[in-house]
Amino acid sequence: MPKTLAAKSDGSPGVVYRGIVDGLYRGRYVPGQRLVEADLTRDFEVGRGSVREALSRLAAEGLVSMNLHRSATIRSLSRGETRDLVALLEVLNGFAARLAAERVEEANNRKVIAEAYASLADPEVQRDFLRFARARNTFYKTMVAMGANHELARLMPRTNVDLIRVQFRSYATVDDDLRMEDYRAIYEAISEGASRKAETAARNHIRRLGDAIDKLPDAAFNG
Amino acid sequence: MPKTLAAKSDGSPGVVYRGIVDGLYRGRYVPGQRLVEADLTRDFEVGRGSVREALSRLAAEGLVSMNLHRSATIRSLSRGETRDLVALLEVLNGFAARLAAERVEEANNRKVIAEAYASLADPEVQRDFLRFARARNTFYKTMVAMGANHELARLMPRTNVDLIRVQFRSYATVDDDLRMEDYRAIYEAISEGASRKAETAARNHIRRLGDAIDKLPDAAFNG
DNA sequence: TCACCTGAAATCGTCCGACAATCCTTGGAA
DNA sequence: TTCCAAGGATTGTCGGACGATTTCAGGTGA
Repeated sequence: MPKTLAAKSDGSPGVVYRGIVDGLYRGRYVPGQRLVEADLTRDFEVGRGSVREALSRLAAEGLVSMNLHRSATIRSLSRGETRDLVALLEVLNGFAARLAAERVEEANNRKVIAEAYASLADPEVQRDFLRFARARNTFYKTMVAMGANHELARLMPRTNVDLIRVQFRSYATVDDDLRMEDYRAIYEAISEGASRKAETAARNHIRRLGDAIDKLPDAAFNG
Repeated sequence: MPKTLAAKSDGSPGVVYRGIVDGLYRGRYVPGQRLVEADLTRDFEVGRGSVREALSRLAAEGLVSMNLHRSATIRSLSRGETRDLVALLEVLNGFAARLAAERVEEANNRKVIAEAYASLADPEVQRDFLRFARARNTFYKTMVAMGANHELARLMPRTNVDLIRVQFRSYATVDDDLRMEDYRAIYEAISEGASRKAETAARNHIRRLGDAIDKLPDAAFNG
């Protein structure tokens, strides 16, 4: 990498990008927090240009909002935005689950999704927020990858799933058992190759999540 | 703006961004073409940083692809990518049409969509590729805006609709009359507030578009 | 002639420093 | 207390610089 050694794979902007997303999950950054370019430059030891690029990438994905001439801030969802997002995710996840089910026979898809589900269902994993978040990400990512729709795969990270997960993490949004039940239904439908069933299972899960979020107090939202 | 006057509204990167998208529609840039940063810096008379930011924004939306240490190029869709994209658009547009129909009674939505459709249906407009493209964009944008789902509105521009429209413009993808028939069906369903009907109409339209594209010769694609 | 190697050109990734534009806070004046 | 102006903080943009990487044209040897 330029400037006498730097990042591992993605370059300096990637370091900042991943650092911020990771910091979000770890609670170092919280919704609403300001992200001053100069501070990030110091913290990550990269040029301001790289910080800037990382921020605009994050802004493109909706994770931070950049207001003209004002610091970027970690975005925090209002009730309405959350509802919108959940409605959209219902459609997209349903689509992804359907595609995955249609292609479960190809390659070693069945095995891969089984593994992803297994780690998600591991009680050991479920006890640790961070590990569980990772496992869930892997599960969804696997599902999308199985569908083999590159445009969907390109678009999915540009939704604000991460924000939902972080913003409401302190609330027990959905009863754990019920949630695992949902995942099981999705997984089994995919594994059976039942595309229609997989789609409804995925949609139901998201809808249930939305219902739970609707019941949260105003304090969980911004505006 | 900094540096003694510059752009109108969005700043220098915005100028480059819009310049390239516009150039795409005008045929100045064609799929596969290389976009050298130094050239753009000269053409648009902005700093390389701004060019860079515009390019990465375009890359995030999938309009250009940035290869490491090689010039960015206008992306051109392969057959598979096009199929993926169409399948995704079918879902998203169906969703958008459904939302729009559900909210046709609010504010002056009915009037707005009627106007957008009127300009789309104007034979005068249909004769000019550029004007028609603009009218169609307005129609879709209006539909999405009516739906009032901000997350969908945020995500839609990040699909590659523009690429499809540009890449296959020289082919009469769908018979004009048939195409207008589709738009009419979508518009009427929305206007009636028939959400289910609007969704299927929109999905059918996109599916028909996909079928037509499937029949195009390999020369229309890349790879 | 052709495969292979080498070196220069082209281009990108990144950093740095600078300065205007704008926002925000603070302190004083009415 | 309310209003306003000065100054600090922060962003938006530019230009220059240099290493890293890819690409391509020649040159060399079989």
